Amino acid sequence: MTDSENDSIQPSAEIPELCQECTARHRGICGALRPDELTHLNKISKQKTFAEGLTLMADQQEAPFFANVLEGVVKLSKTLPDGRQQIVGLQFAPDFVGRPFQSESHLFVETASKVKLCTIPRKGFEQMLGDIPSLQERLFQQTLVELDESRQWLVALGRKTASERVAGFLHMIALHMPNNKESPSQGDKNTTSFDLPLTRSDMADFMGLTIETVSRQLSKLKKRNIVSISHNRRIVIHDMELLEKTSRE
Amino acid sequence: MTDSENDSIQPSAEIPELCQECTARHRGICGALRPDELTHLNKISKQKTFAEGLTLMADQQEAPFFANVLEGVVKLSKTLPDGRQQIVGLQFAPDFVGRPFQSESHLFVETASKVKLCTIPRKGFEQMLGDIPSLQERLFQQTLVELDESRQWLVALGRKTASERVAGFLHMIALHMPNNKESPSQGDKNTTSFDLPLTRSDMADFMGLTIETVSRQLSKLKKRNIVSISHNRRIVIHDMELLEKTSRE
DNA sequence: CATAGACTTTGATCTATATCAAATTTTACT
DNA sequence: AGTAAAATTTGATATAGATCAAAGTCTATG
Repeated sequence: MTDSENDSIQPSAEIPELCQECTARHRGICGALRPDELTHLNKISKQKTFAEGLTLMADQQEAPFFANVLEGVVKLSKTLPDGRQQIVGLQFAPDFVGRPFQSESHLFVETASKVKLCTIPRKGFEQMLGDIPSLQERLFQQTLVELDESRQWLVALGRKTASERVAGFLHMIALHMPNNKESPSQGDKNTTSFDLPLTRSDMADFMGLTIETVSRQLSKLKKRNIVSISHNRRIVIHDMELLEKTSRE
Repeated sequence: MTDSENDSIQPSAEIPELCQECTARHRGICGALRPDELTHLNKISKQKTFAEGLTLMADQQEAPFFANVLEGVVKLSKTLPDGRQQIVGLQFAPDFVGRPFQSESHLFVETASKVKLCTIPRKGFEQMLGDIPSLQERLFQQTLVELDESRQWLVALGRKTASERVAGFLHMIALHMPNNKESPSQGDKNTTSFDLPLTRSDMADFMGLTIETVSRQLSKLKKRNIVSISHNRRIVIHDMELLEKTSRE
């Protein structure tokens, strides 16, 4: 075998065209499928693009589809009767959206940014889930990771200060966004830049803070020269290590 | 079929004796097993009792076993470098303890009270998980419920007041503890009583508060005649509805 | 059953973050 | 480009819950 260095070098005629370059192809649930299974999934699924600020599934409503996130950020949130809101999860490519074994969503699923999804009709997917153990195992594993992440964030909300939460949030986003790592030559220190996919209001709802507190903490990070921000959304992190350290205490 | 009214009326000679009356037999993962599979699980598993305050699995350590909780409460917690602690989950019978597909635990698993477990060696269980799709599906479903619960608690930590958290905590515990529902005749209003399985310190670590704040909130609930407390641990809830309402806002 | 040590409650104060209120920047629309 | 609306930042003040400090309870042990 001489192809071990790169398995994407061979064009797989068996694999649907759309899937060839897909974010979910290897790291997402599709990575658990054989070519014929992938072909079937591809037949019943459909790529769709959604604008920012749309509701994909509403609390207490029948969720119409499952999906893979291909681009952008999806937010999962809960609302209290008096209007207080908490974002309980953020999903990036190639995460899976939707809850198997339960048709009613108990949260709001909304687009935090412009989002591209590969949507899969409920029925067809549940069928596949029952037929293909490796698919179920993959989804199970992704759910375990989501549980880990949720618990990690529980620590932030229960025990971390605003400063730690904001630093941790930026660090987490930096790891998930299309990677603009600057070349180490031009200043090293682990510089990274990206566009924030969330408004200050969403950030506050994720971190259990107010927008004013989020803003003040961002200003502090700017003063400490850890980040630069332009046009509200454009972030340059000058020192990922320091940022990460700030998120730890 | 005339046995639909009660399926526990027939003594199943095929089912291990220990499992006959087990809490995990139907609602826990064992409910997903055929008699022969249950017999096998029974052969490799072992009931053990643990005192309060013991560490079952430590952060970064290889977890030696999986287990079903049969009695008592297990707490899952995370600790920050400076000692701040957050309990990220509580497990009651018949919950499953342990994380498949990952040998190192990334949290502390400790007994919050005296606990009885049905422990299952790592290797043997992973084998079964691979062989029995219905077992994996059951565990997947339980994981989804844990994720729902974790997200629910995220809302409490991010957006609820101390008063709401404490009321919600008591309500949740009431639903999980061996049920001493008082007869409606003797005063109605949904009276319930139970022994708190956690110290004030654990309660604080679960709710993201200090012990003083927990104590003050309990005192307020006493003054409002919603609960009575004796000997620190013995709780009588006089009005479950009001308690639940207090937890919502 | 008396006493020490561990919990828990209560009180006094402090502080991080919320709230209320402008000012400023950014975006979008004519 | 010029302006209105929206989003964000900054400032002043209020407050829920933390922290520090006793004073009570409870439990366990001799």
